Amino acid sequence: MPYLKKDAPSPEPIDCKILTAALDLFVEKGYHMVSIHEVQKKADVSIGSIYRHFGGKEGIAKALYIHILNEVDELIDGVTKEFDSPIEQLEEIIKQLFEHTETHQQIISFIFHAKHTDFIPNEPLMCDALPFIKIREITAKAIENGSLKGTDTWVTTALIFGSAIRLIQLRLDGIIEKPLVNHVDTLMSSLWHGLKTDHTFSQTQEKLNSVAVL
Amino acid sequence: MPYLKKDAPSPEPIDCKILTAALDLFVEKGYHMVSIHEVQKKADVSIGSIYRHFGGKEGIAKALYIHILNEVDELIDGVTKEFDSPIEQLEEIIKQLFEHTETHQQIISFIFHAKHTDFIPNEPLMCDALPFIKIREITAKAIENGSLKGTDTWVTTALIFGSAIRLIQLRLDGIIEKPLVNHVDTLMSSLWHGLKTDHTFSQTQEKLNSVAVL
DNA sequence: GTCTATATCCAGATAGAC
DNA sequence: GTCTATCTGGATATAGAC
Repeated sequence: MPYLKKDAPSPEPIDCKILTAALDLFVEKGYHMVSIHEVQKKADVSIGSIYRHFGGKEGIAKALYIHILNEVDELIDGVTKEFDSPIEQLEEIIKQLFEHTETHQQIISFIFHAKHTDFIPNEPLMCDALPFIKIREITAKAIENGSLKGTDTWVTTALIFGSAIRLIQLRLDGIIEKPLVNHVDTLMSSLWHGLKTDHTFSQTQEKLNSVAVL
Repeated sequence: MPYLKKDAPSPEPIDCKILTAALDLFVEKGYHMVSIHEVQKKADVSIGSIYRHFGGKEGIAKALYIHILNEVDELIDGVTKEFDSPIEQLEEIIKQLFEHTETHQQIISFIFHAKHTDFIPNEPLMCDALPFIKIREITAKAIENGSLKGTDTWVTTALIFGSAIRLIQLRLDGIIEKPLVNHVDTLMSSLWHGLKTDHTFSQTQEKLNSVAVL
């Protein structure tokens, strides 16, 4: 998940400058507290350019939103290619999100700490966007193949990612002081303890050579 | 948790009218998309009155915020009086929040589905408000008396309420179709399965006459 | 395509009568 | 304490030169 394609050959660096500036400002002050002039100033371009490229403030937000969802999508795809079992995939996704919370704060903040419907109406809810559909499909597979309990994919996914996202938010707010990597084991152990089927769970436990639970 | 004190003898019904109208509009359109004139119109009072009582739009939001936090605080107090063990208290708080998601949608939405820092800056984060401090104190007690695993109160509380809040949000968005009461058992069972100490957990299981887990 | 200068609009806030 | 009429600032958006 490169940071706004800065690693890419960037055929159109102007868009990137504007999007980067906007992301910074939106995250810092909130979309509605940022004027288009501020973006213009920070990106060091003219108002005219912004309107030419994005058609206005909402256009910037929309482009940013789509762009960042693409980055997340790439993250998901990377993980699913690297790991085979749905459980491992879910775990790795959370781990990588935790890492990105440290290294790509702005992006994570924009995704998990903003209320998009407040400034991009008429856009489908974020949980209906491609990467999040893919996440639920992974959960569904885990339920199907009998490694996770549960019947409702939405609910099970909410149980897993609700905790993770809340931790991310607390970390972004500076309330959790250490990087979330320090808490990933606690999180995953309680999650799997509560959600894995007994069969799968005891398998994992054996693998870990841990003492039996009961 | 009476709905904006409508049950109370209401010595000053005007404030209530304004706050109720504002709550409706803020939840529906988002704070920044609501003009003070809309509130004025919906509450059927004059601009002057609003400025007299609240000093402006942000004043309304602040008053609403404080008012609603008070309601939540009363909910917490009610629960702690009714139940003795921290575990039961946490469970009951979640149950009541789920019920309120159906019966007091606006209030729950305002608390759990808005980004307050976007419109009430300089206010301490919501998780530092009294009712949420109390919730963490309950968690802390549960850890102390050995019924919950975990060392960090923030993290354990995030694990518990992260999932619950995510479910609430999905319900408010209409994505989860049935009232959350239908999912409360699933939630609590995975949570406690993952977070209760083995000792406490097996005790509960015995009480429930359920078959042994392993 | 990029820029500056300008137009338009409307939200937030105030003044002052009643 | 409540109201209406009014002011003002600033944000979005446009026009038109380069």
